[in-house]
Amino acid sequence: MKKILDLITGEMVQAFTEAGYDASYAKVSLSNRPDLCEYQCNGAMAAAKAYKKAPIMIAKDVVANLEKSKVFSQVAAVNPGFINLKLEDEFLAEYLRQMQADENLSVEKAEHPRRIMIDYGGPNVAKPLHVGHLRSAIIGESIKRMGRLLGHEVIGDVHLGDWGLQMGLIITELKERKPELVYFDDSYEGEYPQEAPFTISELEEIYPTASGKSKKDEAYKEEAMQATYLLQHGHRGYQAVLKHILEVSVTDLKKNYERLKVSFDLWKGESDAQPYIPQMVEEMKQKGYARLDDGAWVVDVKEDSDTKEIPPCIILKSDGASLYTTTDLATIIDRMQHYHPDEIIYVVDKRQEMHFIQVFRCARKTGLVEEDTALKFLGFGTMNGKDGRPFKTREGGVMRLETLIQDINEEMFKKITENHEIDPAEARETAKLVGLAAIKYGDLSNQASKDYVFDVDRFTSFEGNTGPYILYTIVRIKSILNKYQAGGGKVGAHLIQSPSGESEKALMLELSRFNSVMENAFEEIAPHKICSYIYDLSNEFNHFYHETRILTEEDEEKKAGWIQLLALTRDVLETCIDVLGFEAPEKM
RNA sequence: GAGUCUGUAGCUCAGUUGGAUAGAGCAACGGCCUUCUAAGCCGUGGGUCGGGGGUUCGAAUCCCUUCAGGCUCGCCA
Repeated sequence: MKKILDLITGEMVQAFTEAGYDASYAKVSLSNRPDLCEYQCNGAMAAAKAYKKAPIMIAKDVVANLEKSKVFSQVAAVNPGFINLKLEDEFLAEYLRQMQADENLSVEKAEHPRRIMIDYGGPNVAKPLHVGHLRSAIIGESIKRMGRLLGHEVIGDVHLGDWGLQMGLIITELKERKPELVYFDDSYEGEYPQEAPFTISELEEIYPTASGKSKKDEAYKEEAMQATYLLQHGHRGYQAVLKHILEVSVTDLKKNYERLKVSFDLWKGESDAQPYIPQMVEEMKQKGYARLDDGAWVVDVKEDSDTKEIPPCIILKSDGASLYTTTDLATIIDRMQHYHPDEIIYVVDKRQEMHFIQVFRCARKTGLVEEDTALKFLGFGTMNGKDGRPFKTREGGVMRLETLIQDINEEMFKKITENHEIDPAEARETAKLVGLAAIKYGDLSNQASKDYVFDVDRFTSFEGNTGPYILYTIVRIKSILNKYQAGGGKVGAHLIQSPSGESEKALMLELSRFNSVMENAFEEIAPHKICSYIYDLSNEFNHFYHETRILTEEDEEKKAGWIQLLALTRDVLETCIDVLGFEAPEKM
């Protein structure tokens, strides 16, 4: 379905052209003076110079051509040259009727669907998820859902950190604790056990222990490095251990991501990229992209237009080992070979921007990706505590995601049971839904690239620009619709009517923006725009709700029309929160 | 030191890509429930848009400069 703004602009283009002005000046935008108008066009002022004419004259010429328009109920030329517009009620109502009939609620599927891979998550195996993983998961998931709503093929990849010294450390520690395991018997040639020799909680304890030891004990560290080397060079027993680590870890990670309603299509990791490295490096050397510098192999990626030094991209360390840059490049090869995406979006901490600039440039320069494959970096800011410093537990440690979610759920449960008589079991379920909305909305309502303050009290509040407030609005609507149906009314059997009041029209205007908001939010990879939209929409609804007695309305046709309007509002809100990655309960 | 991002009400944040009188929420104060969920709605107060200069009909938005803070600056990821 066409965007309402495009329909309006189309009307305006005609008026400009008929008056002898270029169509490019006919751009219409949402009014920033709702007291004066609903939409506005500032083109007359921009055109003034080109036509050497007073802007107000141009505006008047244009307005004269709009008198008979069926789109506008009011058109006014105002000094110095604004064109103020109000929409015809019936035009707006008809737009919403079409929107309601549209299976995608007016959002158009992309004409040329793209295959988009999103790299988000990035957890390390053998380590619990902590709050540092929250943003990537939440933002990435939302972008994935947005893309799909718009008809793109989106593939989410968790990109596990499952390579490097950490694996060697775990193996070393495990060997020290249970040297009798067959994995450490070099003469063993049989099948390795199916069952992992550790649980997730053991694993989570083993890693930090090993890491701590390696910092104090040089010999221990040496052994871990040796283990890493052996693992990476085909040691059967160690590879079997790695497999166990992965299985145990991934099972646990899936469980935790599930709690966040975050899911990945691919559970690939850094280790999956390793097979591509030798040939990749060889080719870069042979084709002359890579050069030896201080013993390391590097690829120059600086460009003339750079305002700063972009250091060369190191692909092999001076000891011959690969590093994360190498892995990220090889991952691109893997992705291109298996999926050939049109676009890869990396949802990563913004502090890694330089690294990805290097990787992207290197990938392009060496031909790992073609010209038409877009590589995008979406860097997000730090999640801070109320003190403005990175979010920590009260003791100053890293907070596990599980703990954070539990705390929020507990807080929600308290609030729900305080305010209403409710079955505790039901309250638990509701608390989970509302808690998740609190966390996600709290995060997503901020611009991704900025640092933000994670304030539990504020996020879990039902007042103001919060997830719970949005859910509350939805629940209110559902409640009315349920009552209407319980009274024998049918939702969906009638049509939305022309608005009969100001708050009703304001709600309708807000609804009509839906497709354009969704499209724009995805274009700019900006979930916060959806948040701010549903907040506005919720406000408009609550305003309308407060002024209008719906169920007691005696004019049945009017009532039925309102019910449709409510149903549409609910559908739009629920579609939006689904894109943001949470859902509303039936009651709260 | 170089680069980069940020700076908007007491606090937390928006600001439709240069438009009219800079907006929300929280906090403060006042009003609205015998009627669809008051977890709501309405209103009041609160601003040198970090400072200074410029570009133009018009700047929180673009350019220059300056101040403050964060982050990044080759073999960790």
